[in-house]
Amino acid sequence: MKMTYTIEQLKDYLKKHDIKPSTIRIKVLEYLLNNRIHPTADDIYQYLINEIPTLSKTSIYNTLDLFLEKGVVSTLSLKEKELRYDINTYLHGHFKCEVCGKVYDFPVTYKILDVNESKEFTIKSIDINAYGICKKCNEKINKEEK
Amino acid sequence: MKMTYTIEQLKDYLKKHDIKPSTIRIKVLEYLLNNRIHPTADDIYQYLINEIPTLSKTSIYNTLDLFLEKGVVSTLSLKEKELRYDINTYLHGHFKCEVCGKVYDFPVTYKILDVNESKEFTIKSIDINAYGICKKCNEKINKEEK
DNA sequence: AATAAAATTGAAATTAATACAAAATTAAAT
DNA sequence: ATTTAATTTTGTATTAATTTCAATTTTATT
Repeated sequence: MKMTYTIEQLKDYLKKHDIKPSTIRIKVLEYLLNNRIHPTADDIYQYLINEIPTLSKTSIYNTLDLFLEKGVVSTLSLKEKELRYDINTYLHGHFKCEVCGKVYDFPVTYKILDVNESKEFTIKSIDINAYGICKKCNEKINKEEK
Repeated sequence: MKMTYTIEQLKDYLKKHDIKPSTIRIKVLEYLLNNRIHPTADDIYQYLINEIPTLSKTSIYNTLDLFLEKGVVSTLSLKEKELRYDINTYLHGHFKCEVCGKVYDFPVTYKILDVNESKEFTIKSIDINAYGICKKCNEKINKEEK
C-alpha cells in the first residue's frame, strides 16, 4: 500500500467533511484513499485488523455509514452479496469483469445526464455499471483456445 | 393483477427461450409479465404461495436462476439487500425513489453505449440506475411544508 | 478529578441466498 | 400400462453480510 497521506492531511479531509477524526476513521479513510479497488467492508476490516487488534466489524460499518452520510464515499451495488465503497464520488462508471471479479473505473460523459430532462424524478445520483470481460481475461482466454 | 396471458402463450414464451414449462415456471413467468414492479424473489414467493401451497423458496430461486441463464429476466442491484428481477431485458434505466422505495423505468438512448468505444472491456450488459425522489413524493413533501 | 458525550466493542439477531439430499413429479422405455 | 430414468420440487440446514443494541472504553467538558 502506497502511503501518500500524512495524519494531518487525513484529519483535515475528515474535518472538511464535518467528521470528527478518530483513529478508526483516519485508518479507514487512509485505506480507501490508498486502495482504490472499491473494497467491501470486510476487505477494509481484514486489512485494518492487523493495525488495530481490537477492531470490530461494527466499527467498520459505523464508519462507512458515517462516511456515506457525509458524502465521503459512495456505494456500489454490483449484483454481489456485499456492498462496495468508493472514495471517488465524482461521476464515473464501473465495469466488473465476470471472469476475474475485478472492478474497473471508466469515464462517463455528462451527456448521460440527459436522463435528467425528465420532470418525473429529482435525481440525486446515477450509477452506470457495466459487466463483461476485461482485456486481461480476454487475452488469457484467447491463448488457451490456441 | 391483470390477467393477460393464456397458459398456451406462457408455455410458448418459455419454449422459445429453451425452457421446459412446468407449473411453477409458468406461474413465475405469469407473475413477472403481469407485475412489472421489479419484484424480489420474496415478492414472487409471497404471491405464489397463495396459489401453490406447497411452494418452496428454493423453487423460486431455481426458477429465477434458470430464467436468468436463458435470458428471460435480468437482475437489478439497487443498493438493497435483495436482488430484483426484471422481465424487460430491453435497454432501459431504473430510477429508485428513496422516499417510497418504488422503482420506475426510464428510457435510455443508445448513445450511452459510447462507453463501449473502449478497447479495455468486452461489455455484455450495462445497468443505469438513478436514485432520488419521485414526482409523487416530491408533491407530498411540498404540501407538508406549506 | 468528576461528569457528560461520543465512539467502539462484542454478542446476538436478522435475513437473503445457497447447498444438497430426499421426495415428488414427469417423461421415456420396455 | 408398468417399470425405469430423468427432471423438478421441496425442506432442512448452512452460510455470510448486515443490523441491533447494550455495555464498555475513550474523548471532551465542566
